[in-house]
Amino acid sequence: MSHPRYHHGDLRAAVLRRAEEILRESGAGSLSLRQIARDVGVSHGAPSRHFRDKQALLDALAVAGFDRIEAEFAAAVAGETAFDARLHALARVYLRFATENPALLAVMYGRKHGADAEVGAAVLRAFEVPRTVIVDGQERGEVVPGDPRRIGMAVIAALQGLANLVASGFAAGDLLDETVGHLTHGLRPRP
Amino acid sequence: MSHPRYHHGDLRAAVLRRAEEILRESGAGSLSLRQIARDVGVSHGAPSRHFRDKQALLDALAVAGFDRIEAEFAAAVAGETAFDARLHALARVYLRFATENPALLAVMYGRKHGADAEVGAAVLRAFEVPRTVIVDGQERGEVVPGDPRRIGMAVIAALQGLANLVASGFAAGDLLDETVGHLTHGLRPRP
DNA sequence: ACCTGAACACCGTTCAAGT
DNA sequence: ACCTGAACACCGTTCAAGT
Repeated sequence: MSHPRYHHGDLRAAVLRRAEEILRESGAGSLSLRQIARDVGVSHGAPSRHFRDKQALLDALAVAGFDRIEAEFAAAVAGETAFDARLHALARVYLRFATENPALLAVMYGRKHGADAEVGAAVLRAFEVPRTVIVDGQERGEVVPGDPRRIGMAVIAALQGLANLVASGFAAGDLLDETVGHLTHGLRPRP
Repeated sequence: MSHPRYHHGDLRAAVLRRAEEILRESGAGSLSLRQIARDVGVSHGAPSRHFRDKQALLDALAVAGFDRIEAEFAAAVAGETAFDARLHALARVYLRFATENPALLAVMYGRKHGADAEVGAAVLRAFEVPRTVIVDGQERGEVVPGDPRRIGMAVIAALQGLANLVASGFAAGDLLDETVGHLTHGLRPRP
């Protein structure tokens, strides 16, 4: 709790860092601008120089979250070439992120798309990775034909839903393989 | 805004009703016990007789939400017999609910499972419908074999994810058919 | 440019007191 | 049993004033 002063210009970064900590440790309900200011050793009005209001802070947290997912997606995909392996890698990354940052995930999806341009752009960057995985898979003949962006949305939806259920505790993480399997092979029996 | 008095025992129901309205019209950020009390024409301390604290109100809203989903699930399934038709019906119902009540959905999945026994029970009741749909589908040879509860979770995950993306505006509702199709037939090309 | 500190209008929660 | 109203410790936001 012994924080140094922040009179040297990195208050914005310090606020974001502390906000993420609070989100991870205590949830969105405990996120207060005044508490963050206190923790960071600054007056309660100071953060408003860097974040117009609380929503602007939440938006910045969402952007950081999507950017982190994009980076982890990219790293996970780089290690594999086969579509199935890549899909599994994406799923693992997303599920881990959701499990470790359930409150941040809620912040990321809690805002209506288009409300903030920076968030929208970060979402598109993150979703671009699954899209290219689909495209590559189609070129290898391992994925059905169709608009890769739309197929990518179906993939994201399945991952997002699984992550949500696991983060809420309604499902266990060991459902990952099964869900990915059902998505890859379908629910209908092969003739 | 001219509300009658609520000295006759239905304050609990009146608070719940008004809370759902606010959730639908203004989102979770505008949900305040004091505002509800004002709208309902009662002193700000009165709701605490029926809801220990704000979380208890959110839990009650979640229970009501899951119960409504269960009823709509049951009605949707009753009209169809083939697995594909039933799956589509479930998806339509869930997506409509999510689109019309995005803030309520966030409340319903915002709480850790097991934190409130009544919410947990309501979740199980709602998820029971997809489970029986899977069981029936397996008996008809229209669904791959496997633990119906686990397959049901994969289905719920896909619906939940799609609903989430649509509610946030990241995807459009016309992805429904495609997502259900990918789940039914799989992403891998049929040989 | 960046931060402080007072001010304002809100919260949730508690609790004695009323009916 | 059910509700009122004051009290307390918090919020987010704004804004003159300081450095």
